[in-house]
Amino acid sequence: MTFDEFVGQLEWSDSALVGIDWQQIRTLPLFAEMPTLELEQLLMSGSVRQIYTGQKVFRQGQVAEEFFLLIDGRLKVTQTTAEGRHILVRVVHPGDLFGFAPALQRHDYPGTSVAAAKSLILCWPNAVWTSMIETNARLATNAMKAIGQRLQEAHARIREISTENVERRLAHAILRLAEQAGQEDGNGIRLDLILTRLDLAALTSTTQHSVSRLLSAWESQGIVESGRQKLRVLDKARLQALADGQSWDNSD
Amino acid sequence: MTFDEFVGQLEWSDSALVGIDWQQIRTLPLFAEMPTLELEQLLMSGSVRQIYTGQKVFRQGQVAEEFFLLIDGRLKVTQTTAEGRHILVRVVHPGDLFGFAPALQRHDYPGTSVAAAKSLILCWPNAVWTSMIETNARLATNAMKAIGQRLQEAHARIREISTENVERRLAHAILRLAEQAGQEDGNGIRLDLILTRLDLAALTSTTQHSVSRLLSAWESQGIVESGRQKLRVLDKARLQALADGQSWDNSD
DNA sequence: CGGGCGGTTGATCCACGTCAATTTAGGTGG
DNA sequence: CCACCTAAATTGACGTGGATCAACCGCCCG
Repeated sequence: MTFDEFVGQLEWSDSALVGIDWQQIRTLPLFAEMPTLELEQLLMSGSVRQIYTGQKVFRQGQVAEEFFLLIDGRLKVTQTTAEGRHILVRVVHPGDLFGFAPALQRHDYPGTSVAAAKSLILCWPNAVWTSMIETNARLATNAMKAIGQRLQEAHARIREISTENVERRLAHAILRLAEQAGQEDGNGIRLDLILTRLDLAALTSTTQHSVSRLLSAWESQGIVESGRQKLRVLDKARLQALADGQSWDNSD
Repeated sequence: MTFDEFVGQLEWSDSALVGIDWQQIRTLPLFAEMPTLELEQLLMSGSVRQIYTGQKVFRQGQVAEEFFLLIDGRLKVTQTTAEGRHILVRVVHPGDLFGFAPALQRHDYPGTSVAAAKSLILCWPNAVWTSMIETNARLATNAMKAIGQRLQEAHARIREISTENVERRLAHAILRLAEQAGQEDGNGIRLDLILTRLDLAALTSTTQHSVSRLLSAWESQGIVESGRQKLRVLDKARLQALADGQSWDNSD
């Protein structure tokens, strides 16, 4: 069976797969410069799964038997400490690998992943990781770049938590989300994922209360528009100024 | 020229190289399961450099033309923010790769690396990275594991900064250093590297003042012994208890 | 022996976390 | 379609951990 036959077959055999843009997947940075044949075999060897908002893909501590690629939608990866405090490790965007414990030499998942929007994922058994890395140098370097990218993001976050106050951190976090998961629609940028105040707090190392207070203040200044589990950036420039540390007064 | 001839030659041509345990380098996790011939070629293609305490290997922002392997000694990697605040990104231990900007798709070094002990490093031009990764699958996976390891450490740090108070964080940091760079010598564990209060502060996201106060308090309780740029753990169990959050009173 | 960096220690202050009470928005089932 | 229920969000009052400011000490090195 060729890849195209495979795709053709999928489309009528499983409604969840209708609308998957396989061409776009093939152009992901992760798969850059990978021989078409190998890539198609790889994609065919994975299975597609649909995840509804709020549904979990894997849980913290669970034995890791698969790794994943987010095709469409949005996921949150969270961790809970022994004392019961939460942190939001990262937001997963389309095209991102996630839950790749084997690369980290772990046998369990270090966090829990929950869909923050209706999502479509591709899953492979762990064994595929090893073989695919070893048989395909391109993919190995691409995967390494992806992890390297995340390492840099983690360092950036450490830098922010260590040196910036809550307002700046929150502004930074929201700007980043707007960049990565924002949908421009005439009236500002809508964040295309479900995020509670608690999530934002867990992302910026603060409390839901501080987040709430700041968002309220910003809303009254017309910088953002925030409702229950939703958020819209109205004045990106002002937000950027806050992120840069210019906590100006409202006399323009 | 064979590897052994190469090593033999080095030993009389450069006094800095005397005493390098090449056998030990060959058994590094990074080089695990790598064909001997390729590994020897790789080692031969790098150059050895000796770094004195306080000396810098590279500076933040400098164009990255080489990547490095720490053979012996200890390095600190620091970052300075635009506002002039410092963070200590990590401590480099023997066997660690560092300054590998190419893997992160950067053309400059994101931080500055300074020797915190007399150190010996191996350097390669960046081009070697690409070729060595692509021709040697083993090395690629090993390197990825190493980076994955660091990603997990970064996440652990984020978790600590976000959820633990200064005392616990500092206890954790010192315990980790004792584990990685500690030298047991009859009377506690001596940390084999130069670390100022400011360094410890930059490592735990606090101020030199808080670090100083805590160390003073701990010293009076016989948990540590701290002097100018040096540190010794006397009571690891107590320190561990502090790290675990048991802030007991001194009635034993 | 003097200058400077690293360290200590006290006094003060405030950004934020904590605690507590209330409101609001969805979702759900009758 | 409304009434109810629960989770999310808001808002105020309060307390405090730890940052900041300031003064001083003392070990090293030149």
